[in-house]
Amino acid sequence: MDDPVERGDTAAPVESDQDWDAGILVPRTERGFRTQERLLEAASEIFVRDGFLDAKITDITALARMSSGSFYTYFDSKEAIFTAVIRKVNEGLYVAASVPTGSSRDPLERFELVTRAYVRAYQENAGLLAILEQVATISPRFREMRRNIRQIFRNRSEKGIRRLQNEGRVDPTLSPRCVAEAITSMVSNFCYVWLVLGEDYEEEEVIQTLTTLWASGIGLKQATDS
Amino acid sequence: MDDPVERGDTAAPVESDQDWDAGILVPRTERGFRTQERLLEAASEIFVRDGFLDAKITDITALARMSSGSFYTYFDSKEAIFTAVIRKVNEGLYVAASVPTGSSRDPLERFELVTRAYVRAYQENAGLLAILEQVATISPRFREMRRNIRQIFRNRSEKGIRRLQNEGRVDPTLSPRCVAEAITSMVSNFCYVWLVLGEDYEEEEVIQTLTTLWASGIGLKQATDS
Amino acid sequence: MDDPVERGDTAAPVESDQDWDAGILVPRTERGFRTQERLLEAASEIFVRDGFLDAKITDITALARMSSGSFYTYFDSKEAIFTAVIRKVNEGLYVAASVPTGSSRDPLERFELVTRAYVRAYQENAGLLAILEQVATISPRFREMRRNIRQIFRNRSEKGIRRLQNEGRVDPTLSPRCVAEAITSMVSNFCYVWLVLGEDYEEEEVIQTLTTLWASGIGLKQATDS
Amino acid sequence: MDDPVERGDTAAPVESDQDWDAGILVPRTERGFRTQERLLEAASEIFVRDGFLDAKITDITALARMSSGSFYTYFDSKEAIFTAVIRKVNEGLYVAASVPTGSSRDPLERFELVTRAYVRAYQENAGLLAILEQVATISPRFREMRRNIRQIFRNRSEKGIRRLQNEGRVDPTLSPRCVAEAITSMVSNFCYVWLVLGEDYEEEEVIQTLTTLWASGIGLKQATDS
DNA sequence: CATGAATGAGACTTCATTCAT
DNA sequence: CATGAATGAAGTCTCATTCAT
Repeated sequence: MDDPVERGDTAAPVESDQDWDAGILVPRTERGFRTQERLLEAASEIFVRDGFLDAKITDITALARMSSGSFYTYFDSKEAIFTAVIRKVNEGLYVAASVPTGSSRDPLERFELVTRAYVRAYQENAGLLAILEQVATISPRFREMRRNIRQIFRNRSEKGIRRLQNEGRVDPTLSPRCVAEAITSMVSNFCYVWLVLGEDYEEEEVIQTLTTLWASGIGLKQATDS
Repeated sequence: MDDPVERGDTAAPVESDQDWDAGILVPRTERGFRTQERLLEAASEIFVRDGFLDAKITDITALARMSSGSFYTYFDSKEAIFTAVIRKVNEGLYVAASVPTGSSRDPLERFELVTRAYVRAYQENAGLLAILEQVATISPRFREMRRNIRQIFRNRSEKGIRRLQNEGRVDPTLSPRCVAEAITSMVSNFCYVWLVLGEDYEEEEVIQTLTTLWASGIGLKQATDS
Repeated sequence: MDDPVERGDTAAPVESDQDWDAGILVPRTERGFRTQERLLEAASEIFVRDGFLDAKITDITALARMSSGSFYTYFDSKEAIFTAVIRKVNEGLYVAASVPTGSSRDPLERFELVTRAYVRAYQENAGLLAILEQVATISPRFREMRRNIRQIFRNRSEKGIRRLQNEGRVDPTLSPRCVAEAITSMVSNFCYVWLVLGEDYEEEEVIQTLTTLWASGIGLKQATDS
Repeated sequence: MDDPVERGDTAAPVESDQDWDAGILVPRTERGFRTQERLLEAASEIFVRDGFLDAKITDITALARMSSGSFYTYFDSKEAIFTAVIRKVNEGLYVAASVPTGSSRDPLERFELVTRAYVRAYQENAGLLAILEQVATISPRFREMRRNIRQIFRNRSEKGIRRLQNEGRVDPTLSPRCVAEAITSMVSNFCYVWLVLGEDYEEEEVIQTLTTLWASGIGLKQATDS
C-alpha cells in the first residue's frame, strides 16, 4: 500500500484504553433504550446551547420530558452523559474521515479528500466539538479524550508521510511525527477558528489552501512515472 | 521593505477596541501600586496552579499576604484581575514576537526568527496561556481577547505574504489571509499541544519543522539574485 | 344599596396587576405543600423577630428543620417568601375588613363595624405589617404592594362616601377620593403608631374616636326617616 | 389664650432627651465648619438619592470633594451625619409649623393655617422625611427621633383641643390625646402618601379637605359670640 | 422504574470604619 | 488635619446527586 493516509480501520474506533463506557448504564428494556436515546438528544442540544459548565441536568431531563431523578437510571453523572454524547461524535468523525477504499492513489488528491472529509465532519459537529474543547481545558479525563480523537488523524498522517518518504516523494529529513502534528494542528485549529470562533472563510478556499500548504509543505513530488 | 513579517509597530500593543482596562482600578499612591503588583504576581501563580475556575480570590489575597477585602480596592472581580494578568502576558508576547530591526532580509531566516521568538514566548507563558485557552472557551469576553492576541500574529503574517506575492516569490493564487490563518493555526496550536498538553517534542526540531512547512507550504522561492 | 362601605367583593382579593406570585414555586406533591407551609410559618416568625433586613434564610430553614438549600425549592429569594407571607396577610385583611352581608344599614354603625374589623385585623397582623412598612420603604416592589393593600380600603371608603353624597347625607363639596385617602391615613396610621410603635391606647376608645372623627368629619347626617 | 394650637415655643426645638448631637464633632476652625457644611449638603443629596441603606460614605465624600477618611473628622458614623441632616430638617419643620403670633383667633382659620404650614414644610423636606421614615423602621434610635418630631404636632393639637373643650366649643367626651393622635396620623400620613408615595392630589384641595375633616371631626362649633 | 423533594458545601463581595503615611 | 489604603465579617444561592415514596 502506498497510501499517504491510512484507510479507516474497520475495528474499534478508538485506539486507546480510554474508557468510553464509564458511567453509561445499559438499559434492560427496549423502552429504556429509547429513553436513554431521548436523554442523549436532549443533552446534545443543551450542551451546545449552554456549554458543559452551564448545562443543568434538570434542563436536560426537562427537554427529554422526564423527572430529574430518572437521569441517574441511565447515566452516573453529567460527565458520563457528555462522554456518551462525544462518543457518538467520535464515531461519526472516524467514519467521515476515513478515506474510502478504492479512492485515488494520487497523494495530492488523497490529501484533498482527507481535508474535505475532515472539514465536513467538523462542520457537522462544530457545536459539540466546541464544548469538548471547553471540557478538555477543565478535566484531564476529557483532555485525554480529545487527545485520542486528535491522534487518530495525526497517526494516519504520520504513517502516510513515512510511506511517501520511503517512496522518495517527500523530504526525508523531516520528522514524520512532528510534521503530522503540525499538519493536524493546522487543519484542526483552522476549523476551530473558522467554525467555532466564527472567522469568516469560504469552504472551498479553505480546503484548497490547507491541501496546498500540506502538500507543498512536505515537499510532495509528483510520482515520476505511474 | 521586503519583510515576510512586519516589524513590531511601536504603537499600542493591541489593535482592537477590546477593553483591557475594565474593572482594573488605578492606585493613587506608590504604596497602592506595589500592592496591586503583589496581587498580580499572586494571581498569576494561583491561576497557573488551579486554573481560572478553581482559583479563589481568598487564595490570591492570602498568597499576597493581605485581607480578602483589599482585593476589591484594585480589581472588580476575578475576571478583571485575569484580564490584567493576561494584558501583561500579551505585552510580553508582542515584544517577544516582534522581528528586531536590522535582522536578516532573507525570508526563510525571518520565518525561523519569528517562529523561534513565538515558541520562546509561548514557552515562557505557557502556564497562563493554557488558562487563557480555558477561559476563552467559557467567556465570550476572553474569547475575544484570545482572538485579538492571535490576530496580531495572523495580520503580520498576512502582510508578509502579500509582500512576497508582490515580489513574485510566493504563489500568487493563495489567499494571504487564509494562508496566514492556517500558518497561525499550525504554529500556535502546535505550541499548545506540545507545551500545554504535553506531547513530547524537541525544541530545535519543532522550530525547523514549522519553519520548513511554512516556507515550503507557500512555495517560497529564493531570491534569484540580490 | 346605601352602604357607606362596600361589601367584600367575592372575586380576587387583589385589584391590581401586582405580581403576587413572582418567585413562588408551586410544589407538585402533597409533601411539597407541607414543606412550603412549614417554610412560610418559620418565615413569618423570623421576619417578625428580626425584621426583613436581618432575617437570614438559614434562620428560616433552621426553624423549619430543613437544609438551607431546600428553601430554593420553594422560593426564589427572601423577597419571594416575604411576598408569600404578605399575600396571606393580605387575604386575611381582605376578609376581615369586609362588611358582612346583612349587617346594619345605618352608616354610623357600619363605620364602626369597619373600623373595628380593621383594627382587629391590624392587631392580629401587626408584627408582619410592621415589617411590610419597613420593606416598603426600601423596595419599590413592596411599596407598590403596600399601596395596593391600602387602596382596597381607600376605594371602598370612596364608594361609600360617594353614595352618601348622592343620598344627600354627606357634604357634597368634599372630594370623595381625597376624603377617603385622609380617612384611610387616619385609621391606618393610627394603628401603626399604636400597635407598631407602641403608643399606649385603649382599644374601645380608639374605635369610638376614629368612628366619631370619621362620621363627623364628613358631616354625616342621620337619615331623616328610616 | 384660646389657641387651638400652641404658638411655637422659642426655646429648644425638641421636647425630649433625644441626643441630637451624638457623634457630631465640632470643628475647631472656620474652614472646618465649612467642610462639615459641605458634607451635610452632600449627605442630604446622597440620602435622598439612594436612601439610608444604600448611601455610601464614599459617595458622600466624593460629592463633597474630599477623601473618605476625612469624613470621620466631622462625624463618628453614618448614623451621626444622618442625625445631623435630620436635625436641620426638624428645625425647619418646627419653625415652619409654628403658628405665627398675632394670627387669627378663629380656630378654623388656625386649623387651616397649621395644616397649610405643615403641608408646605413636608413638601420642602419630602425627600429626607421619606428617608427618615425608612430609617425609623430599621433603627430604634431613629424611630424615637421620628416619634419626637411627630409628638410636637400631636402635643400642640392636644393642648388646643383641650382648650376648645374647656371653652365648650368641642365635644367634651372625646379624649384629647386620642383625637390629637388621630389627626396627626391623618395629616402626616396623607402627606406621606401624597408627597412621598406619589398619589396625585391638588394642594389646595388637600388643605381644605384636611382642615374640614379636622374641624368637623371634633365637632367644632363657631364661637357663639365673642 | 419513575418521581421530585432534600441535601449542603463554600466563594464572592460589600463597605463602614480604622490606621499608616 | 488630610489622604486613601487596609480591614474582615458574614450571608446568599447553586445544582449535582441521593433518597424516600
